[in-house]
Amino acid sequence: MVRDRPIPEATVARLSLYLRVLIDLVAAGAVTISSESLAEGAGVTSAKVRKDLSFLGSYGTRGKGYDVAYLVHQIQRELGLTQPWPIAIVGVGNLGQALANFRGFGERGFRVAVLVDADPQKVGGRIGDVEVRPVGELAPLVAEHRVAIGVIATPARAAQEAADALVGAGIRSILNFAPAVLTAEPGVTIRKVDLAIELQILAYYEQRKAVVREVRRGRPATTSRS
Amino acid sequence: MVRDRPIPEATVARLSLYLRVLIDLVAAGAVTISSESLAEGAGVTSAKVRKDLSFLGSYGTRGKGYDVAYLVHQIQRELGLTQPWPIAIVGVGNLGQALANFRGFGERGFRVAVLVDADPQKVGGRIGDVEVRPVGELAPLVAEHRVAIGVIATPARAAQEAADALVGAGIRSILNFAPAVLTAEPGVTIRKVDLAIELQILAYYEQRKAVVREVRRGRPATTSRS
DNA sequence: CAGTGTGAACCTTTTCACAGCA
DNA sequence: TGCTGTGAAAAGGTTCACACTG
Repeated sequence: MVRDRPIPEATVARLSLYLRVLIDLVAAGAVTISSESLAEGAGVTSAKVRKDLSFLGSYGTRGKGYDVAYLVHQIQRELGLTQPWPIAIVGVGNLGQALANFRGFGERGFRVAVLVDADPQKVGGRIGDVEVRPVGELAPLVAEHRVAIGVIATPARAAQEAADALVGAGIRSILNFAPAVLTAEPGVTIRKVDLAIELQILAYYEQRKAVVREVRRGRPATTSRS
Repeated sequence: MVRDRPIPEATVARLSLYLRVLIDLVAAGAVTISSESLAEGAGVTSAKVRKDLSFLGSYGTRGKGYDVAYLVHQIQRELGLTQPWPIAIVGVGNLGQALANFRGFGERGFRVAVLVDADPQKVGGRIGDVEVRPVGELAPLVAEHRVAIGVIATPARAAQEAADALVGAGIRSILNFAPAVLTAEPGVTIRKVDLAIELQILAYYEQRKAVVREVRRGRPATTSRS
C-alpha cells in the first residue's frame, strides 16, 4: 500500500541512493546493516538515514540494524520499482544515445521501450534492440508499450515541441535534459536536469576557493558589499 | 570583487538559469526586464527572482526593472564566468562523448580542453578538435591547459579511480556522472548527477498519481500507516 | 504608480540528543 | 549494551506583503 502522506522529495532522492548501496550489499552477502554503515556507503549522516527510513515504517531492529533484503524490498515498493518502467526518449542525438545505452537505467528499474527523433535521417537506426521511430508515431508507441515516463534529449529549441508531443501521447511525467524551461498543463510533472548548471555551481565554488587562497596569501579580506 | 558571504546554493543554481534567459533576451534586443517577466521566463516566482538578485546587490530600478546587459554582466562576474573554464572529461564512452559534444557547455562558459580514457582503443580518437589521451597523461595535460574542473563519465566501478587521478592531477572540483559515491580529501568538492535517481523520483510521483486516480475511481481512501 | 528591495512569517530539511527496545 | 526511532531545536529556503523610490 502507498502511504497517504507523501514522503519528502529530499528523502525520495536519498532512498534511491540507499537502494543502490543496499543492492551492492546484497551482492556482497550482507544480511544486516546499521544506519551508520549505510550512511557511510551513501555519503550522508546516520541521523539522515534513520529519519529517511522512518518514513517507510519501523523496519530496523534496535541494537542490530536493518535487514538488508527486507529494506531493499520496502524501498523498491515505496518508490514503485517492483516492476520495470518502460520509458520513451525523444531525441537520439549524442545525449539521447548515451541515455538509451546507459546501463544504469536497466539496473535500476527502467527499460527504454520507445525511441523517437524528428530527423528522418535518424529514423530506422537501432540502439540496443530498439528501433528509432519518427516523432509522429509517438502516441501509438506510447500506448502500445504502456509508457508513463518520457525523457527529452533534444536541442533546446525543439524541447517544447517534444514536451507537447509527449503530453499529447498521454504522458504525465517528463524528465527534461534540454536547457529550456518547458510548460505543460497542470497534472503533468516536469523535472529538469541541466548539465551546464551543475558545472556552473561547481565553477562558483571553485572561484570562491581561488579567492580564499588569494586572501590567505596576504591580501586583506574585503568586507564591502560591492 | 567576490562577496564574503557565499550566496545560497539554491540561488546560485537559479542565477545560472536567469543567465540563460537573460542572454536570450539580449539577443532579442530587450533593454530592461521586470522580476515578473524574468520569473516567467525562468519558471519561478517573481519574489524568488528579486530575493536572488538582491544577493548581487541592488541593481534594479524601482518602477522600471533591471537593465538586462548589466544584470548579465553581474551574474557572470558573480558566478566566475568572465572567462571560459577549461574542463577535463575522464571517460569517453557514450556519456563522455555526449558531454564533450554538448554545445550548451561552450555557450555557458566552459570549454572541453582535455579528454582521457583508460581504454587504449579509445585513445587517439578525436571529438571536435580534442584528441583522446590516456589517463596516465592527465596530470601534465591538466597543468598545460590550466584545468580546474574535472568531469567523471566512466562506469561506476572506475569512478573512484578517475576521481583519484583528477585529484592527483591537482583538480579540486569534480562533477561525477557515474552512479557511485566518491571520496576525496577535504578541500575537494564533488558534485554528482545521478541520471537514474532523477528518473526514480519521477517514477515515485507517477506511481502516486496512479494511486490517486485509482482512489478517485471509487476505491475507499486508505488512512492506515501500513 | 509600477516594480524593487527586504524584513517577517512560514515551510522544509537537517541536525541533535536521547528515550526505548532487542 | 548498541543501535533504532523520533521529538525538539536549528538551519536553510520560500513566500508574503508592503515600505519605498525612480
